[in-house]
Amino acid sequence: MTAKLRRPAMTFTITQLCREFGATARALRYYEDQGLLAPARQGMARVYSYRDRARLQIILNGKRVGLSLAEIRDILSLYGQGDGEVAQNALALRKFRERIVAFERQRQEIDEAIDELRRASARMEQRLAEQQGDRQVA
Amino acid sequence: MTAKLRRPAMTFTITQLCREFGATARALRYYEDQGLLAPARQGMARVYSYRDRARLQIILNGKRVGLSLAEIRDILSLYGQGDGEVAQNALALRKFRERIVAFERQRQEIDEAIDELRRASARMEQRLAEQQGDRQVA
DNA sequence: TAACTGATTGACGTTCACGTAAAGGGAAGG
DNA sequence: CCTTCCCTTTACGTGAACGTCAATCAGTTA
Repeated sequence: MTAKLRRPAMTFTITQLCREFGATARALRYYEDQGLLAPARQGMARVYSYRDRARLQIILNGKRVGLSLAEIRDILSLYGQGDGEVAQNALALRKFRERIVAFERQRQEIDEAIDELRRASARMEQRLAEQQGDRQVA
Repeated sequence: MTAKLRRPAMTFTITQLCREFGATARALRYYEDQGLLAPARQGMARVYSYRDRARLQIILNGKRVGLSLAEIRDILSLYGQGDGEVAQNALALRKFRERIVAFERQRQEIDEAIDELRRASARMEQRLAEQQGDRQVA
């Protein structure tokens, strides 16, 4: 019966979360505008629960690995809705794999660009050497 | 004395260059706005020389390896100004090397993100397996 | 009561490389 | 003369994720 006190029913203000996660208030409000967060209100002020805090954690993790806010929203929309956990995990897994594929392609492109830059640099050095030679001769 | 005819003094219209390089007219005009090109005019119409064509080639190559239009403009501003060739090549070499460093860092970040996604995916699979197990049991 | 602190909303600004109308000029051909 | 075609300019729109005011409100402190 006292199980509801197992966790302190603590809440967070926007600046607390910002400091904790190194984000800005503008960002959190933007996530809310985009439907990724929906904190309670006390009058006008936002009141973030542990649940909101967990969602924010997911958002920031998602961003770090290159997910767009829209993708993160899709995942979060399944967060903690009865048996939605399975669906959420499955969706997250799909998104992760898509991201891996996209990243690998991007990496491939970068590698090609680097190769090309290396070749171009080598040519440049060659020409510079020749041009310097011309100067000496001239 | 006929040396000036060594190359046919041919010129190009904007759509010719677009077709040849697979660009759009809007893009070429934008490069001009940004000071990367300055074709001659015949009345209102732009007339591109071989020189302009060569510049365009440099622009597109630069873009392909990740240079910004501003950086390309810097390089082009030294293009064929008396002994500017040396300076141009030296500048291009610097830009190339900067780009290589930036790309390598970007590649590093991508690798880290991929690693993290792989670990997260593994955890997800694990949990999904457990959740499926729960279902069987229940 | 006034100032200060922390929060809110709304709305425009930013970056980059163009895309996309809208409205028109000018020459060639029928 | 009219159409067709190529070309022009001006100017606003796009996308992502916020930054940056500006004006306002609510509660606490001096």
